[in-house]
Amino acid sequence: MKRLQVSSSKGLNLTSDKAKSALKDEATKSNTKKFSPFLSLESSIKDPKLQVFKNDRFVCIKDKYPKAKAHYLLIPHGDAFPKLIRVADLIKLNNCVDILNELKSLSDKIVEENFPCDVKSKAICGFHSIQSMQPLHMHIISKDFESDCLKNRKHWNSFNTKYFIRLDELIECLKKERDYFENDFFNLNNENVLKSYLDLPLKCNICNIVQKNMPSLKRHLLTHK
DNA sequence: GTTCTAGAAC
DNA sequence: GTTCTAGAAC
Repeated sequence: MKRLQVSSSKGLNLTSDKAKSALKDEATKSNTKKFSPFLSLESSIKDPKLQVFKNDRFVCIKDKYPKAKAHYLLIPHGDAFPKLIRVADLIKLNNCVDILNELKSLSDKIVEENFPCDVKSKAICGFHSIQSMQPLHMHIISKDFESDCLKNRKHWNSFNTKYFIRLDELIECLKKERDYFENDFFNLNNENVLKSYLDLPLKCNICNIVQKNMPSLKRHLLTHK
């Protein structure tokens, strides 16, 4: 047995770069298993300075790095839900449309009670199609995108391309599609497509004119005030 | 998710 | 020389 193992590892050493890269891939996989690729929102959720609403099913917090004048996160929370990380986790639940409708009515309340008057009518709600942080959270953000925390192309495109899955569109889609994953309307199963949205040109969300870089986009946005 | 910074772009 | 981006580290 021992001799067999020795000879097999010797075999690997002698083989091509392919084998080495396969080994490397295995190492990467096991690291991914050990360390969650998602950062945690838990400390923000518990932070009383950030929390604006809580009941037994949902919690709402101010985004720690707001990308607009108003920016909140609404999070399914508590024993009523299994562990939700990705949008796909939510879609797989039998009662997902009910949950999304709950998010919708709660978000109206959050906007009414927390958004400054000048942006109350300019709220958009939705999910990033690839999460960086867990648990699953829905963004409630004002369309002005006037914020020092909005710094780069990925920030902008994560809210202003198909990378951002609008709550209303998701609800409509799920009502129509008997099995969402047959058609995968939002490309949730195609990470490469989703990531490519983040590199798109910087198109103004009001007039669609493309700006060459972030500083010029930010200056341009102010002209729509 | 953010911060930092090398080097590309201007 | 300055501005801006993008990738590594966290």
